Amino acid sequence: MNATAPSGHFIRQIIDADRAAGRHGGRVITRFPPEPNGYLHIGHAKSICLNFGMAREFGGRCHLRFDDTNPITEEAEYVGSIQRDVAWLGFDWGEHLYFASDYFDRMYRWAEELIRRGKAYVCTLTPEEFKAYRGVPSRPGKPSPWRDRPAEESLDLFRRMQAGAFEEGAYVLRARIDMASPNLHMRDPVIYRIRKASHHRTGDRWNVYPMYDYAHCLEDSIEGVTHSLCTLEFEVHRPLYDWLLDALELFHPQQIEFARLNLSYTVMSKRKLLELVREGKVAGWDDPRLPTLCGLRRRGVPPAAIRAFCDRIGVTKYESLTDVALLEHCIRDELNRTAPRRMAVFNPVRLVLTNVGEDEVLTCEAINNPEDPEAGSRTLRFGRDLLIEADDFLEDPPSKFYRLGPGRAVRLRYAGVVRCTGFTKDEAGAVTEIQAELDRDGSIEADPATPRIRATIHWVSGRDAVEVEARLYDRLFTVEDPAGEAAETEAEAEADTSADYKRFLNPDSLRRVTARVEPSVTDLPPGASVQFERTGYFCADPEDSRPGRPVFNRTATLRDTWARKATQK
RNA sequence: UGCCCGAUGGUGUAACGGUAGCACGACAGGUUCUGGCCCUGUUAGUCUAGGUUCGAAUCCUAGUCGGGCAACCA
Repeated sequence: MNATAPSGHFIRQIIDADRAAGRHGGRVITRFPPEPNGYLHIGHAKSICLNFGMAREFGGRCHLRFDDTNPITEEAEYVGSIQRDVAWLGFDWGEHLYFASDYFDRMYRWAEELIRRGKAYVCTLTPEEFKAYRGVPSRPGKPSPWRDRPAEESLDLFRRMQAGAFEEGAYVLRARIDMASPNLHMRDPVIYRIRKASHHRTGDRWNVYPMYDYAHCLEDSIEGVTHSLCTLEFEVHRPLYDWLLDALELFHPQQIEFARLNLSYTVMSKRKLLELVREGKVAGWDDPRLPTLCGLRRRGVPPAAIRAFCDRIGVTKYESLTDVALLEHCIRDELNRTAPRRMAVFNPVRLVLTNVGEDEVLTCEAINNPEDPEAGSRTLRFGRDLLIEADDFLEDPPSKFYRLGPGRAVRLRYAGVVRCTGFTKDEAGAVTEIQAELDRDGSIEADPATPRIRATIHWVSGRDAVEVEARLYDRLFTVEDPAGEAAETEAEAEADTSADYKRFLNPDSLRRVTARVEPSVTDLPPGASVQFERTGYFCADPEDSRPGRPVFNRTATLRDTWARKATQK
């Protein structure tokens, strides 16, 4: 191990090497360049963490830049939501908030310069002809008859395109590169097209708009971006990125591609997410079952958990499918440290402490978070009538079941030991009430006749418990790779055109239940996380909670080795 | 079909020509007033075939498999 030994993922290594070589004076400037035409999801979080992370790590900066070059799909509404999500994730772009549309004037002038240099021309081919001339990957394309149009003529046409003299589609501006290139993107790609739509920022000022390939490298260059990180599908665009910057002799950032994130049991494509929302398969973009950042936020996933997750998945050029269990682990890990504990009973059965008086009020101290001494404790009231989880009592328990059963003893969390003395059932055979004695002086626990106490169960006071709504969320799909599986089933080459992934929607992805909670739970503000002991992490829904009446979203269950064992056989 | 990219336990990743390691998961045990957390252990991997080398996950060649590219989207 020496100081120059490579370490970390390949992008960090590249940046390290660049700095060591003194490129850009050791400066690191990155950017996160979303198109404002949809909501951010956890796949974007990977990119955000990478870009902002590299900048922070190397003492540079990261820009937030809206890539708003297509007025017909982009809306101002998304600009706000994207900023909110990036900030929520914990990143700060400072003053460096940019819009591609702010560079339209410069881009336009560079386009004219390209024409003057004989490196671009206005083409009059129809879209159909354009396709035919471009050819297929295995065979070279044919030059457009307009390829050698004099610069003066192209210049004039281009200016009239912008002046609004032509209909959409009548003309395009193309870079003059190589119609025989095996890379289709180099076969005289379109760099400007006519669009008579109103832009969310520039209004009706422009009639021509730059294409991604033309615009993006210029945006990066203008901002002095040193490392332009993007996903793998842009790999074939890189030669064009480089060509344009060289043709205009501009500052030349380096484009580096990495694999996008795929997560099991969900879908990540903008199109599919939109479809689920539009068709009402979920309640909206912020449905807690969605991998959108607003969905995860509403579900109660802490931003720190997402950052930890993004740290652990790594950065490579290999297209993988990350197990959602890793995300869940990061969520539990964070919430275990930070979420206060409370008790809630979801499927109640009455527990009567026969040796406690009708009006007697007992109290006990409950620790708010065993992982965080600072969190302190609270006082719990209880009496003769309690509610416990129906699952915690078995009429005829197997030996490995440590909870309550006839004659058995368990510990009530913080309240003491109880021994079951009897139970009653209804006509249907369901247990309706359990009788037990509270070990008020330690004699029951000391009694050699009492079976060893191995379990602690949670409870709420029958008299004090408050009913709240809880939403139990589970994975949205029943299969690991709904998109892939659907495509395979349909024998579809075009996975993205398949609607069949909806076949794998989990019908039980949301269950609404009523929970009985200890009174202090109603004080939790919207958005607050809590662990209901032995059950899971929940979050007071930011939208539907009312003062004193929180609604809880289940963020994640607790690991439950008993449940796993029980279902195993 | 042409070009480009990739391939390490079930999953995600590390190694940069010199002992294949970490995390998640699964399994077993310990601990515990949460069958949580924590701790210990087990499981299991270099796509194939050649080549270079004292030595290859790593370099080379070929193949296999997977992905990308043929919007006036980004």
